[in-house]
Amino acid sequence: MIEPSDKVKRIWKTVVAVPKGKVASYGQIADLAGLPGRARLVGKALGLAPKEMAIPWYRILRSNGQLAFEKGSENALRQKGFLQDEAVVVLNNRVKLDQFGWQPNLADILMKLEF
DNA sequence: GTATTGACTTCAT
DNA sequence: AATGAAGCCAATA
Repeated sequence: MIEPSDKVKRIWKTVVAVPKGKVASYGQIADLAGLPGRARLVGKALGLAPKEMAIPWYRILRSNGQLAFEKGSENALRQKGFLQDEAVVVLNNRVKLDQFGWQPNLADILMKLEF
């Protein structure tokens, strides 16, 4: 049976755990997913994620707060729209991590990731 | 088996 | 701030 690797599934689960109105970086997701150093794999996993799965891929961005896509690209605009729907301010293809960066606490992790 | 790629990150210019 | 190189490691070719 062909299915995504466990790592990819872990990534998805972690991404889903990102609260609405917040954003996280690829490296952060990888770290929380138990895959430190696999930031790039996170991006790949999100690309593989089917639309049917409610995966908020748009809440994931680069470590510096910039969208992972080039400004003006279709995906970047789409991501921007989704984020704005969640009250996240996106300016010049960037989000202020100081304001919207997700800082997971122990409770969040225990509740949504571990178990 | 090796080589290249990638929705990344960090350090150095 | 912008650009480049090196590091990183699973997935692809």
